Amino acid sequence: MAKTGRRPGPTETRAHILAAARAQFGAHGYDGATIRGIAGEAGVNPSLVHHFFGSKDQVFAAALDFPVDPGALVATILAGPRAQVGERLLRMFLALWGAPEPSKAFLALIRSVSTNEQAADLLRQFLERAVLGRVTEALGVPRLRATALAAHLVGLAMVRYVVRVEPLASAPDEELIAVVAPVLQHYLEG
Amino acid sequence: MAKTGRRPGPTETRAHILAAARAQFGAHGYDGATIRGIAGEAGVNPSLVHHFFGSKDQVFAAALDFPVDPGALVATILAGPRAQVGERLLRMFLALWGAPEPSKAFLALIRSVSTNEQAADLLRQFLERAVLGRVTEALGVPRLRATALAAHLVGLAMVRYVVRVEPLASAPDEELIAVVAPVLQHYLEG
DNA sequence: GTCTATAATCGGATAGAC
DNA sequence: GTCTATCCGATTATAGAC
Repeated sequence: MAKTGRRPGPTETRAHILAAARAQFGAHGYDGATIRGIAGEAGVNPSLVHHFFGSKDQVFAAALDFPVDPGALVATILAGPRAQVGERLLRMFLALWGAPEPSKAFLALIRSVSTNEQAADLLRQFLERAVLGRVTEALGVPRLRATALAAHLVGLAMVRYVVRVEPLASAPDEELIAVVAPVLQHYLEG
Repeated sequence: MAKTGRRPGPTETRAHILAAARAQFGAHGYDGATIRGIAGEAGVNPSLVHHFFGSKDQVFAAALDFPVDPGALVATILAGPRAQVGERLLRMFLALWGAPEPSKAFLALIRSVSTNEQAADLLRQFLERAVLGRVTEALGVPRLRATALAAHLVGLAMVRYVVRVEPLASAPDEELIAVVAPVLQHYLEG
């Protein structure tokens, strides 16, 4: 029984590169990460990265195309008593940052936002459309309050996951929820 | 009347370079800013930057040694009715970001935090000692709540001054205070 | 004190053999 | 599909003339 036809193919390699890219962009940001570094972590030749994605920009875009459906998230957040929307929103946020794949993409995004215009646009759009637009529309929250709420979440990400300031960095989810959820709820009740 | 002796000297040049450094680090972050760019903006030769400061790291450190006395800030925040500490804290924050020199230093810091360990340490220390330490000590606020409050301020800086998401980016100070100050106050009242 | 010139690296991207 | 070799631009940093 001889094997014929094409062998397993490159599908695997591409995925390796993508995973390595997420890790590198997450660790060093857009500017800090290098094609060589990504290739090194993936165990392949730097040229292959170009071969599969074309340019550094495109690798970045592919790495950020996170495995998350904003629509589903919002649906989950909105499903349930209105008095606990803040808590569900925060739980969702913490769950995303706790999951391996999305957290790497988010980390890459937030690490790159400061110096990369492309990343800043992405975050702006993500906040505007995926989160603020829908939630404010559904709940009738004034735009400014919603943006302030988003700012708090961004700050939480920065302090807890990027700069890692204690005790916020190692606080258990539940403790954090007890402290922060009421504040988010307050913003939603304008 | 012939001019004799040494001319005005380098004092001025050094200050020019420092101002240019603050602007460049603020605009592009640590990694994005270049010695050449700083020298260009200051109207001097790149070598001079090395001459005065030694290395890029040291220029960065000098640029971040902001013209602000944390002790005085805290004193101002604590002076007055306890029920308005949140508001005074926020006013101070907005005033600092509104002033030209400190705002450039802060921008440089926050733009560099994501990718530069030195900057991350600096922010951590600044939050810990200059702000959290003193305020929590003086008011008896639990550490976790204080850190959450700091996170909110960091997020505000990111969204309002770095990524510039509307309507938060262009909202007048007073509107912002009306929305956000009560939240800060809530954190302070455990 | 200020400049020119240049050394030493490093990173992204491409060409082309296998 | 995967590799080697290489080009090209940009950057930090230094040596040394004036």
